[in-house]
Amino acid sequence: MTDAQSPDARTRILDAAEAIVQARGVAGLTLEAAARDAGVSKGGLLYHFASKEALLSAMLSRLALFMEQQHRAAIEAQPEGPGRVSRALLNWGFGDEGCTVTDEMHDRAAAVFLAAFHHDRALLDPIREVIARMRADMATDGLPPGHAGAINAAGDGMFMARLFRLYTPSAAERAEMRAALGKLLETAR
Amino acid sequence: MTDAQSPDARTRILDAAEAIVQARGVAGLTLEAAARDAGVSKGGLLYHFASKEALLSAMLSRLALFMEQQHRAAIEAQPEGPGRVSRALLNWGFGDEGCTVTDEMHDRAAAVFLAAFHHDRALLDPIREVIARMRADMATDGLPPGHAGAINAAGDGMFMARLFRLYTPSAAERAEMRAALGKLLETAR
DNA sequence: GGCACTATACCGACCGGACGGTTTGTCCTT
DNA sequence: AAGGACAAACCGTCCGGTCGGTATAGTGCC
Repeated sequence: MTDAQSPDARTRILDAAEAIVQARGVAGLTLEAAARDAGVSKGGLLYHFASKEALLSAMLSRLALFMEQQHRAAIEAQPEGPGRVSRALLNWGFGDEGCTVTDEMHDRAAAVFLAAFHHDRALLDPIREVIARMRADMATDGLPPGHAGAINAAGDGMFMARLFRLYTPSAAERAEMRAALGKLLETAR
Repeated sequence: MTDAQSPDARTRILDAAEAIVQARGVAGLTLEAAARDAGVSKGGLLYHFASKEALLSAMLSRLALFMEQQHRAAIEAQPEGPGRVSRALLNWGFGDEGCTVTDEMHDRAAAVFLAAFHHDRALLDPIREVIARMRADMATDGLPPGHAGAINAAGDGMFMARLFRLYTPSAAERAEMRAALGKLLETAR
């Protein structure tokens, strides 16, 4: 019978590594620390992930999958018609209504993201593919070109501001920005 | 008399460190490497910067100063009146006309930025102060609230996309985004 | 059922290299 | 001769990765 610490070791290691990277930053993520927090020895970790790079790569793949799911869900939450993707992006970036992505999830994602980039820029490739698909969606959104891109860029900017804690807009400010960008959606007529 | 390698050692070290961080990433920035590239021994480097943190801190201060100057210049390049700051931000983020910030400078800044953040999040404080001042400007721009913020966020998003090489919009796409955001400026009437 | 053998999952001591920082020495200028 | 501006050897630590070992669970065979 399997003991109480529920998920399989692989998942536990991935979770622990994410938590570490979020709490203590990239430099805090050592194989030993991740192994310990996952309730596994360093050897055990290296059995599942042959190298640190393999671990980071797996973390990234998981993140990419999650991002894509979120993106799809955000689109499907919007009514069909022109601007559907743009509206989803607006919610994604300035999210409140019907957007399930919490700040904590953003932070987690950001941390994984940074850790991977720090180790090897190429590790971001899975994310880049997801983004490429998202941008392909944007191109066929039915709004004048550039509208979806601008909204997307603004969302990215908010993400970066939080990632690096550059500034922390109040809820009111976020709503104002959202409203301003919302005007771009009406152009669809 | 000073020899041919012109600027003083401090500046040379700072320049070398920036170049390394840009070319080989955060992990490539070691004291030895920076010293070597600056034409100085490791001991020499540590004579000027007592620790790696001191080096990074100096790099960040220089960057913050530069950013602030660029920002001021971008504003002063715009005619007075409502939306002046927003127009400057639009140029800053999607720059072409009259904007002296090249991609190479962006990359350099981004690299320094990342390196500092990696070592210690608090090292970004000088930048955060500059940003706070920029945001104070934005608040008094005379446009409806949120407009400048949205434009600023979009510029940040472009910066991040380039920083992590998430995607590379064509010049045409950039122009489209710029045009879309430009519509927000007209609201000032 | 009992035995040999193998695969899976994991442990933990150890190694080697890298890197930040220290110390001591040395030259050149004033 | 004194001190500023370095140089160079050295130290201690930390960390990724290796490696030999172990416990457990099958699996084929008699």
